[in-house]
Parts: sequence; C-alpha cells; structure tokens
Amino acid sequence: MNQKKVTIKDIAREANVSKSTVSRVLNDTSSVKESKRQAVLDAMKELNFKPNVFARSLAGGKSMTIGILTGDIGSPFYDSISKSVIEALNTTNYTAIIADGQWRESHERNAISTLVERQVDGLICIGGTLDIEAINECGNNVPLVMVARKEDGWDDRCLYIDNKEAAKFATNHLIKMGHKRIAHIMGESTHRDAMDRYAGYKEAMTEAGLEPTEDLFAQGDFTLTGGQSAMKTLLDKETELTAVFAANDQMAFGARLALFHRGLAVPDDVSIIGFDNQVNSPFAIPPLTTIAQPGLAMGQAATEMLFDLINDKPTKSRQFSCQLVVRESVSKPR
Amino acid sequence: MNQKKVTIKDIAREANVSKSTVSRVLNDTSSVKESKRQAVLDAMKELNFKPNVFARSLAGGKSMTIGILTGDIGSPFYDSISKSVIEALNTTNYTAIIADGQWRESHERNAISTLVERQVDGLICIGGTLDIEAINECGNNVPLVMVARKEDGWDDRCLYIDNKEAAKFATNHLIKMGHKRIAHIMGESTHRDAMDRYAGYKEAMTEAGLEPTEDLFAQGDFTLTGGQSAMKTLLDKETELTAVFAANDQMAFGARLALFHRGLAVPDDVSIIGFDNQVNSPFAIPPLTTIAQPGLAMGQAATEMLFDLINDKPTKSRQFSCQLVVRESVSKPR
DNA sequence: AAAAGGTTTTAAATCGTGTCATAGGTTACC
DNA sequence: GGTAACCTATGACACGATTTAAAACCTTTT
Repeated sequence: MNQKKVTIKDIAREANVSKSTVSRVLNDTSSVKESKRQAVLDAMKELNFKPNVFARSLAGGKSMTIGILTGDIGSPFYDSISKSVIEALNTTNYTAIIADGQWRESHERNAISTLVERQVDGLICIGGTLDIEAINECGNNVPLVMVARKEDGWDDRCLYIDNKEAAKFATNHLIKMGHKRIAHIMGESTHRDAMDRYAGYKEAMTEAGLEPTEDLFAQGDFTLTGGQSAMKTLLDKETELTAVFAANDQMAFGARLALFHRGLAVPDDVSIIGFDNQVNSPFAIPPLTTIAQPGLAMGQAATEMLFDLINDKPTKSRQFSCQLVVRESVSKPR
Repeated sequence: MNQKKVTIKDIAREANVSKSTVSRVLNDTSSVKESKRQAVLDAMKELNFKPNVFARSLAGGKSMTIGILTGDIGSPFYDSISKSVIEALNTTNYTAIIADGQWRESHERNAISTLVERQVDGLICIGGTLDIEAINECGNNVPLVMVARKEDGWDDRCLYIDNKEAAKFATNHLIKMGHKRIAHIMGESTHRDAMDRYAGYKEAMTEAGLEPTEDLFAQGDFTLTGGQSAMKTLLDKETELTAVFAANDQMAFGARLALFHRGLAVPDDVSIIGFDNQVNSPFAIPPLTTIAQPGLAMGQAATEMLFDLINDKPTKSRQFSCQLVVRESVSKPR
C-alpha cells in the first residue's frame, strides 16, 4: 500500500553511484557522465522517486515556497490576482501559501510571521494596510513584490496602476455623457487607492468647472454593504444627483441595490460607474460600466518580478494601464 | 540585519541544558523540571527563537500543513469554504496550501501530487470531479475529508447536504407560489450535485402532477456564461415558462442577464430561484431567492473532522441542512 | 612514461530538530 | 540500609537531502 519512501540512497544503490551523484543529476549542478545520468534517471523512474521537500529545504536553505499576503481573501479583485499568481507558479517548482490579512494590521503581522516561519523564498503582497517598512521588517528581508500598490522609495518592486488618472477617466466619462451632479462613493479612507481615486474624481470635476461639493461625497469601505449604506446616505440628503462613481465594483453593486429599493432605475434615473471590472460585473443588472484593472496581467508580472528578485536580477516598477469598459449602467441624464 | 538563525542548540547553551530538553519543552512530550522549563522559555524569548519548520518536519515526519484541493478557485461557493478552512486553521499550528483542480481530472491529479510532495498531513477536498478512489490513491492514503460531496462507501468522512431534497424544496417553493411551467437549468452533467438537484426538481414536479418535459430543461455548467446561454436556449424554444430553478446562483445570474436582454422582468415575467446563497446574491437585482448551503459551517466542520482523523479519533459523515432564503426574485405568476 | 591538468565521483560534514536508550539522581518501600 | 521504581536529563543517532574537499579517473602535454 503505502509505498515505503524512496530516497536518493535507494536510487544510488539501484544505479550504482553515490548519493551525491544522484543529487547532482537532480539539481543539474555539475556535469555527470551521460551513462550514469541515464542510470540515475532510470532508477528514479522505476522506483517512482519523489524528493523530500523538507530534507531539500533544510539542506539547501530554499523552501521552494512563495508567500501570498492578500489584503483580504474574499475580495474579488484581490482574489483574481492571487489566482493568477497560483496559476503562474504552476509551471514552476514553487508552491504558494496564502495568508489572509483581513484588512487588519494585527492580522497582517500574524500572517507575515506565519509565512516567514514557513521560510518562504519570496513574498507577494496584494494590497493590504500594513506599511511597507513594517512588512519588510516582519518579512525578515525576504524578496518582496507589491501588487496593486505603489510605495514611494520602493521603485523597483511595485506593480500598480495610476488610480488617480483612472478615476479621472471614469469621472470624465460621466461628464462627457452630460452629467453634472456626480456623486462619489469613496473606499476605506486609510487606503491609498481610495484616496487617489477620490483625488482623481475631484480633479476631473474641478477641471470641468463642476464643484465636487460635500453633499456629493459619501464614505464607503470597499464592501457591498458599505456601498449600499453610502448610497442610502446620499439619497437621504436629497442631493439631486444623476450619476455615481463608486471606487470599486463591490460598492457599485451595493449602491445599485439601494437605488433599486428606492425605486430608482439604472441608468435611466441614475448612472453608475464602478472600478475593477470584477468577473461578475458583466452580469450585473444592468451590466456595469467600469474601469478594468488588469489583475491577471499584474499577477503574472508579479510572479516574474519576484523570480527576478530571487535571482538577483535587476527589476523596475511597472505601471499598468486601465481601460474603460462601457456597458449599460451609464446613459445620458434625462 | 538578518538575524542569524537561532537554533535549539543556542537555546540549550543559553539555558544550560541539552538540546533534547529544549525539544521536550517545545513539544511538551515528557515532564521537565519547572526551573529548567522556565530557563528554556526565557532563553527562547530572549533570543527570539523560531523553530525551523523543515527540520521539524524532516525529523518528526509531520509537515504541519493541510492541503486544500478545491474543484475550482474562483467559484464563489467553493471559495467561501476554502476561506473558512483557512480561518479555522489560523487558531492551530497548521497552515493551508491550496491547489486548484480547475474542474479537470488531469489538473486535479497534478494538484494532488503537488500536495503530496509537500507532505501534507491531511487533505480537504472541496467538490471536484476526480473519483474518490483515484484521489485516495494519488493522495497516498493521507487522511482525507470530502466537503460538499457525498461518496458511497466513505461514510465516515463526508460533509454534504441532501441536494435532491434541497432542490425539491426549491422547486416546491415555486410550485407553491402558483407556478406550473417551471424550467430547470442543470449544472455540469458529470457532477453528482447537478444530477441530484435535477432529480429533486423532477421529483417535485411529478409529485405535483406537473410534467418536467424536455422543453423545460436546459443544460448548463455551473458558470455565469453557462447559465446565460442555457436561458437563451430556453427562451428560443418559446416555452411558456413562468419560473426557472437554476442549479446554482452563478447560473441564476447568467439566466437573469439573458432575461434582461430580452426585456423580460424578474420576477414579474419570470421568477428565478438559485442554489448556494453566494455572498453577492443578496445584492443581485432583484435580490436572489435561493437555497442557502452552509458553506462556512461545513468548512469549519471539515477542519475539525480532519483533525479527528489525524488523531485517529472516530469520525462520521454529517449531513448539513439547507435553508430557503426568500428574497425578491420570486413572485406569483401573473 | 611521467607529470600536469581537467573531469567525475565519492565520502563525510552539515542543515535543525525529534526520539530512544541510557545514565544519574531522588524517593519509597520493605 | 539496600534495592526497586520513578522522574529528569543526556548523548547519539536518525530524518533525506546538499555541499565541499579530496580522491579517482582520463586526457593531454612534455
């Protein structure tokens, strides 16, 4: 049944070589005569040899493991990045361990130390709130890449988008459609993305000669319920808005539900634009117009960058561009 | 900077005891005089000792790692289970490794062997298509728990729901509301859940004296787009349906979009009921009536069961009950 | 033909921890 | 007081690989 573990020792005996030789053909670390290499490979195949990861890690000092620290498991956009990293890792000998920060500094700290205890060879941070110096310190100087996040002074390992510019683009889309009373539902205020998108909204408004007054602003927190209650607040103020720019799709959905419950139609009464382009956004009713953030590409690029970092190759931060995805949640105001 | 690794050897020296003693207080494997225990603990604190996972695993044969084999990362319901497992593990010394089966047997095989190479101490399978004998074989007899899946002959380690009964319940809800022409969008036909739900639908119909005719049936695949095209097919048949039971929420959303594009209102023209109660289902337009599957509870229970299995305690399969969540996507037919 | 030089191969040390058999030391009992 | 029983602590070895320094083997050069 439970096949006794096959070790390099067994392979060595079977192939009439020493353990070291086996190790050398395993890692291709120096030349081995072709005949012996074949003998070893044959033996490995025959005995169905699987090297022991732990022995390897202990001896070699590499864990062949990459840590993913995600701001929050369950957040669709971050999840899509995690998924693409895991997929990218599939073609390598590395395996991912995911740790959940749950948007709390303390949790993030714990999550990182879990990863460090597991001796991850590299760390990919997706969003998150803990400041980068702290991460790096907890992280014990493990090679580190930041995704969906830009940090000053870390200009060689960030993969990000220009949130302000993208938010401006979104707002301008509404403006071009003829809207003047455009509200903004902002994300978690401790979150840089939220601040940047808010800034972009304000700038677009001002440049168009529209005033982003206080009553057009509502505080959200990037969640469905947060978006919903922000929209309620907005509606209670009886602001005469005709369009809403939500800082992410989740909040857009929340807002959309609040509108639905007040009997307001989208886009006929109120237009909505989101941010992220989650997988289910095309299936919202109506399909959500939004800004697409290239999560998949960022995840893949992060993986590549991390390997460059691990192999001491030079890296540089990269800005990804976003695209407006026009669907059916925005129309001209009536 | 990079603090030189602190080993039990250092602790031993600092506390004036032998390495073995340190190991014994670490694992609480036999009694140690209180004074020495304290000395060791103090030394560990002072030197900020973190045991090396790999050395531990190598020597002890336990990896302190649990493998999660999920049918598909990105599938909201399965993801919620994974998340709850990861959370449950947070209070233990175990860490999770997630491997993605991507609904393909070959991928699943690879995923399992990755986990086995990582020497996981236990395996939690969430859904998936590979048959259980194969899993067990690949899994090298690692303790194994199945979530959201019932397998005959494995009556001590499955956590599941009665899909047929729940589907019957869903269908009956529509029937009670007065619907007679009720369509069903089925999931991936290789999937047992899909078959069971279909069976429940048929049984409910027949028992109510309604005939589940061919034209009321459409094949889906548990995805958003699958649901959409199934609904299109249904509408193209010009079946005079007044309600749809989709085998999961994802397909319900897809169907809902197809309806939207045909200008049909939900629930006024067509009622929809789903299955799963995904986190975003309350935020659909209109909020989706559905069958709630207790994913969180199942994830936690799975974790507990796995530990029982690991500790050679007896376990028994457990059936969870589902609940109808009435929201706004179902009304009486007009 | 011997020395030099390069290529393969090997034995032994190492990585950090767990475990087992054993050695001391203490208590208890007759 | 002597022996048995028990509790603690120890050292040596094991776990399964990598790595290094030295040995063995082949070629080539002088």
